[in-house]
Amino acid sequence: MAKRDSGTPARPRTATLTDVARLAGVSVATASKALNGRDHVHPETRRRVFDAAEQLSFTPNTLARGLLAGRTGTVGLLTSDLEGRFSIPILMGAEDAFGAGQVNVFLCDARDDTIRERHHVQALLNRRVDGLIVVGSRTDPRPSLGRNLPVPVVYAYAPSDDPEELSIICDNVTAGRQAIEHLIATGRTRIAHISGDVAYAAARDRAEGVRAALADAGLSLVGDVQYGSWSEGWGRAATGLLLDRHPDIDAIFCGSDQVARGVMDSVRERGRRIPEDVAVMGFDNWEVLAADARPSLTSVDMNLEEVGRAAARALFAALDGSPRSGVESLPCRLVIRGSTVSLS
Amino acid sequence: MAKRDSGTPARPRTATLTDVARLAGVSVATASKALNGRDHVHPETRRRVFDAAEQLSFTPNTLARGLLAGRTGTVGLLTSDLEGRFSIPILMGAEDAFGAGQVNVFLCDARDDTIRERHHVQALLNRRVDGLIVVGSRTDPRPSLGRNLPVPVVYAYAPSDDPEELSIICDNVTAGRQAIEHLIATGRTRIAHISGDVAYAAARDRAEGVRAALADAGLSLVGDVQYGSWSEGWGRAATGLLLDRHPDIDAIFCGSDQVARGVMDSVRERGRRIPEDVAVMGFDNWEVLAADARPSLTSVDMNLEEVGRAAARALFAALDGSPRSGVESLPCRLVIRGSTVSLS
DNA sequence: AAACAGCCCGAAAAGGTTTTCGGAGTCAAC
DNA sequence: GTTGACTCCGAAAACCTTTTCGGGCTGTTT
Repeated sequence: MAKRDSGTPARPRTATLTDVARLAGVSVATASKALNGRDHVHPETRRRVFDAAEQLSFTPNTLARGLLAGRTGTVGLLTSDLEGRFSIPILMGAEDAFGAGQVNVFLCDARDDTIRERHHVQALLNRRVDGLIVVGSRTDPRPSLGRNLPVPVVYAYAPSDDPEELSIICDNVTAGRQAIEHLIATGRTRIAHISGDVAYAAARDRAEGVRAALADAGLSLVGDVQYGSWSEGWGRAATGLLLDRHPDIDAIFCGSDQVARGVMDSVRERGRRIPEDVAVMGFDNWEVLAADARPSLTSVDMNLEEVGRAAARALFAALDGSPRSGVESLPCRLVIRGSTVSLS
Repeated sequence: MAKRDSGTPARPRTATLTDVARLAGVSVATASKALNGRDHVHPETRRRVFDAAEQLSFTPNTLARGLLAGRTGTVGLLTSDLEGRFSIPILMGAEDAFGAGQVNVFLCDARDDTIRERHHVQALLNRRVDGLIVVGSRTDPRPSLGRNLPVPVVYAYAPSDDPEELSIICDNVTAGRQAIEHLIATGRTRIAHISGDVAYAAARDRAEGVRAALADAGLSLVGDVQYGSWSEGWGRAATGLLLDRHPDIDAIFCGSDQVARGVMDSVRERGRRIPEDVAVMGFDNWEVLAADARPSLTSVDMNLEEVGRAAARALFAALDGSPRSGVESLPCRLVIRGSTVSLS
């Protein structure tokens, strides 16, 4: 692969304000004022400056501007687990909310490693980010970055363990309640709950909502909460055990869509129809799994994009001098498909 | 939620080099030289400066440094489709390769919108990024950003339509070949191919490799390539048609793991055993789908993280004055599981 | 004619760092 | 005592933009 003899095309040096000023025949001060719409610039002069800027395709150096203003218009987005599918929508929501303004986002993945995280935080602070959003991989509280940072911080999805800081999370307890209320509304009374790893706060929180909703309706869970892993295989296994012991089950609420897919397979193999005999509900509303299931899977959507947007807005508010604190939880949303109600 | 009466804790002003110099009793010039390991600084002086820096927990302002050096140590990562699952691993690989150095990554999602993309590119250039990585959502060539940008650009996953630019992509043709060679190696001869949307270059490229490998082995495809959509539903539907017409099929290579899941369901429902009667192969090696299938699904992994890393390295090379050009394709990798060979 | 108001524009400083260049100081040699 | 070599340090410029402040100019009023 020889070097191209045409050579590297000379990269155009980007024009500076000085160049514009020279071309327009004014001082840099005037050029700056003209371009930024400041007062006391003659319309004719302003036009000349704009023409010059256009001609040189000038755009201001954000670094220099940030150095002077003390604000850079950048924020750091610190994730602990990028490949996990929860971070992404949050990240999209945040990027979206910022992108609408003039803010750009530094992305850092700490890989759930504290050392790496500290390293990244330091790097971000050196770059003088205006604020930080910390996205967790689980809903369990996570260690705070510390309260003495020079910029505001918002925690998303996973709350900080310091209650004086601001955290935006999903309301998993109410989500469990919503799911059960939906099942009850469709006439189910013998309801079981197959969840994931009990070590996850998300699993325990949802179970709490489940029990509360059942109690309110004068019902109780069929069997205990089946904790296991967040996998299809667990869903299949747990369903077998559960249906053997409680053949009269008419609804199963699952801790994730993966679990639900396993549950559906197992239910169908035992000759029960979904949703006529047994209703099945998932959690996460993971489109590829839920939409293409047979029948399509009713699920709970955590509105993660909204969590990201809310975190971004909260950071804006803090930057504007109205910091909030405490844990703010956002509601989840039911997505009803064919696995709980016959769609005809 | 009343404002806390403790008030916002005064954010510590970050120390500057001037502060360090003053505390150490030297000039800023000396302080800079001492901290950066330059020559001609007395060891004792250097120690004093380091002590002062430590005491003030000084870290240099990267903005100021970048303004001066002309290099900011930042790159822009432009994705067109963040929620699609292909961008993420690439992004992780790139972030990883950069993170090892001192480079930070600006993330921008253009949402497959040209206007938005131009906007983001401009914003990134204003921030004086040192380079750009453009990650596509499909393997089809995409419009170039233009060759007259002031910084080097590397395209990843989706190549640029300008062959003079550098693109790092996956070798989908060879991937199709690899898949078929594996099936043949396990003794299959009646092989079908159920793929996704024919509008995707990925689907057509893989089919090309499939045909080439079969031809080399003196075989030919059973039925035509079944193009459809990248969904489970299509996998189920296509399998039905195919098995009706060609009952002697002993292997099905699928265009994606989703399609493969549908295919597996359908094959099993027709009473055929996997892999004894029919081998099934997927594509993408999407863990959640492949690892938890019954049996676990043999698939092709596009090594997307490696694509990201390679793109990052290529950008480094370009920054160091050794730009490359043309399309460089990286090999895919077979991940063999239970759907093609009995694991006992 | 002098003073004054009002409008534009330019010089300069600021922001934090790095680098260049010259100067101050020490010591040895002639 | 003067020169020279050498070591260490500081002043200043550079990067690019924004903002403040003062000055020049025109036209009007006393």
